[in-house]
Amino acid sequence: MDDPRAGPAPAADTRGRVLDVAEAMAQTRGFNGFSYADISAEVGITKASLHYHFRTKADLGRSLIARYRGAFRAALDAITASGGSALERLHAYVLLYASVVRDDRMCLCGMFAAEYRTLPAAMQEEIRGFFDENESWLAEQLDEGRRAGELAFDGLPRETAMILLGALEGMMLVARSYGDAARFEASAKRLIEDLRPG
Amino acid sequence: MDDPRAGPAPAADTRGRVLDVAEAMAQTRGFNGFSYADISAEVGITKASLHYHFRTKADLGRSLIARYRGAFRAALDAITASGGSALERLHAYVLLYASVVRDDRMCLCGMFAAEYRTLPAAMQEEIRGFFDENESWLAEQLDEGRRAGELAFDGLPRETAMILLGALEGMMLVARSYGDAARFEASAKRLIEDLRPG
DNA sequence: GTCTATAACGAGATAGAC
DNA sequence: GTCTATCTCGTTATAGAC
Repeated sequence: MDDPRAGPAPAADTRGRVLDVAEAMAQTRGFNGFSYADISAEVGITKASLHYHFRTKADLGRSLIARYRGAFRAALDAITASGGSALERLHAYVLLYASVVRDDRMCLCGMFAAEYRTLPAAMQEEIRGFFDENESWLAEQLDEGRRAGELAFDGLPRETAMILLGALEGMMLVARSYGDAARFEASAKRLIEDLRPG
Repeated sequence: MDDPRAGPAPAADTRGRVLDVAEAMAQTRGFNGFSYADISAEVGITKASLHYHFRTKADLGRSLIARYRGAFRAALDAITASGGSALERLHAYVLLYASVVRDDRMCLCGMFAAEYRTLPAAMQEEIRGFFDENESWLAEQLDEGRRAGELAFDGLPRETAMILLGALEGMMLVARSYGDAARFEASAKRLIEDLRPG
């Protein structure tokens, strides 16, 4: 039985458990907001052992984004394959974000985007890649939906995709300050519904 | 001749210069992304002297937000007093954000919202206050605009205000990863134009 | 693969002279 | 107000034993 959420199942191996713990901390406190000591305490191995699995913190950071992108890609593929309408697919996309907010987290790459200037180049590249992929996927759904007469919006699909991605990231960011997941869900739902024709 | 931008004029006194430098660093690298040593190097006084002006970094953080809120409030008042239409006022509001992105910065409070969980309670309160104020102002403009038949949207003004604020913060966040101010400006302009009836 | 021990550095903060 | 000097602690990272 597969876990229905977007994220990976809790890992049994040490490396995986480290990534799980680091990911939670990164999404909550940012990349500069946690240390090897923090992970060490939670996972139950020493700081030195962590360096065996991830030689530097930058390595850990890259692995974090790579895994996150992979999980997100899988989730997008699952939505695309589900056979729903474009509107339904967009709502499913929003649910991905909603589950993150409900977990009291921020999107990993949205969080890293704030710290962008302090991060190693390799991480910066991965972050842009995440945004690119999301925009492309969104643009595709928007394009199909408009052709089918199911959605209405002006201009290029990519332009509206950029607005949607930015809006979802920002609404997460602000909602988290209020610890209010319902606030995010209501706003996000309306954001998508506003794409209906008429 | 007043500076036409939203921010304060470059300060002549030491305390003001420290705030200027710290603000730029906070908006670029985040509150956890700069140190007293960084400010010291740029302002040209020692770390110890900085502690004379701001006893702790948390103090500096609170002063930073307080000043930012004050400047923003003044900018909003200026827009409200300018006598433009609701649509024009919303476009003027977007220009406030655009000038920040052009400076290669993130909204101070948007940045702090990402680091929210790592910040002292006094700063957290100020951040929520900033968002509240912005939403209230936006809701007011939206309400007036709709009553005048100049704007069209469903539901309560406050709901759309929340979406607008979140969208602008998030679009800044993402655009900054691309170092692309034009991208932000185009998306933000469309966001407002989509509020036109029809 | 995990440990102990430690290096090397930067952080925020304070004491006290000028 | 600003300085020098110093403290204490937390940070990433390494060496080498088990």
